Amino acid sequence: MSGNTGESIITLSSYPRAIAHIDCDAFFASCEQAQQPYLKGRPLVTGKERGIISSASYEAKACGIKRGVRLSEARRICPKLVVVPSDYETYSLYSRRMFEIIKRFTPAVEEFSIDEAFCDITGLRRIYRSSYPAILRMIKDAIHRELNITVSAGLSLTKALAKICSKRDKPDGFTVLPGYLLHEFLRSVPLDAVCGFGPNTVELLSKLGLTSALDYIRRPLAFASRHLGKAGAELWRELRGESVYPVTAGKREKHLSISKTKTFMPPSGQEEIVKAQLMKNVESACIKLRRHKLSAAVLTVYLKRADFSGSALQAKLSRHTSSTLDFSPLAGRLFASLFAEGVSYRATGAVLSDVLPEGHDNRTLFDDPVKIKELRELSRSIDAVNGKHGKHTLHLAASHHAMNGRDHPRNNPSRRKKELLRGETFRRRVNIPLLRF
DNA sequence: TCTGGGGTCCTAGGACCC
DNA sequence: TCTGGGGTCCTAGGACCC
Repeated sequence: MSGNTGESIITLSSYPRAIAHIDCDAFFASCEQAQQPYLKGRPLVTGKERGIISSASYEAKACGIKRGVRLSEARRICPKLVVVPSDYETYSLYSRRMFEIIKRFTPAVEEFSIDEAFCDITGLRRIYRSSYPAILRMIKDAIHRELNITVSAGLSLTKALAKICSKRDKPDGFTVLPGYLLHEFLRSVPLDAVCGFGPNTVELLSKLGLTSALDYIRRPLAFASRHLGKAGAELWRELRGESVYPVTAGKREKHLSISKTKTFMPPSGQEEIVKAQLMKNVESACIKLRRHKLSAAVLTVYLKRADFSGSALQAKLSRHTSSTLDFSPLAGRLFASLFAEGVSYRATGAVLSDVLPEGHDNRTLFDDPVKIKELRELSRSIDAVNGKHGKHTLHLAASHHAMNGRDHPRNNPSRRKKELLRGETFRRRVNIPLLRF
């Protein structure tokens, strides 16, 4: 830890550290199998609602099914596949319980993602009268015993090394890398097994003649910084056993941005269709914002062309808000500048950033507080109706074409005209029964 | 890798200011 | 209207992660 007052000569990080990485095996699928034991041992995937696999059990992986694969494709490969919809509430519950178990052993637990944790167990040997590997083994066993899911654990001097270790042997793995074996170990670690080296970096390093993580740390630090910048230099030190990434206790709950993206098939060059897709994403992002009790001031919209290239535009509101009606006119203007005639698009996206907790909306003198309040209440009512009758029951007229193909404006010119006249307002899509008391 | 969706962080370049 | 150098802020885009 840096940030000392300058009086201490030795900083904490100059001691060798014992850092563990705990990574759940096929997390979503494992939660399902833990809850319904008859599913154990069977090929199972989650993601039924999207049609794309978000997690595959090891039995499914054995058939060659991976995350991101289309469901139809997976069913073809493995006819006996069990397909379930994602149940994020259950997964979050398992996640929280796993972090609680780890925290019983040490408070220094970083909730890195829903199914991964780093923990710093330096200095705990005396308390547990055990070696570091033995302590980590206790944690791993406790998770298995109490949650009935397996994790893969890695233990080494730094986060980067611990992560390589946990990935090394999956599922149910347990890999310890002490400092004196560092060089021997890294010789067998290919570049793409290093977290932080993606496809582009691996390609670059390969061209420079490197093949293993050992090759990388054998080059001078200047080599790392020159080719890979700050991140490359930090990773270089981490891989040599010098801890530069601290384990920061706590959650990563804080949102910096909220986004919604959707690819549509077939790609389209029709302005109103693409715009409707975008507006739906804007609406969904605002709904998500309100669900997390947040507000935002910056909107970025982007369009992805059929050739996978993309372009984006960003704009800032004068105050923070979570109301769809504040963002939609802005989105419309950004879209108008971004959209090009004669170009075919395959996806749109909306990103809300500069995020603050709701209520921190710093309104300006020019905004009418009454109107702001009304807009907020309108959003709340709309969310309530949608919560009761289904998502997007009430939606922007501008996103209407994205909702349902059957009443496409092409098929109904008079409606189209009416909608255009009506502009960006909320309208009914289905008849909503009268609310009863 | 024939490319789905939700995120974070870093960097290069331009605008603008002394 | 060629001019130094430096700081800061913003933006667009790239790269990577799960």
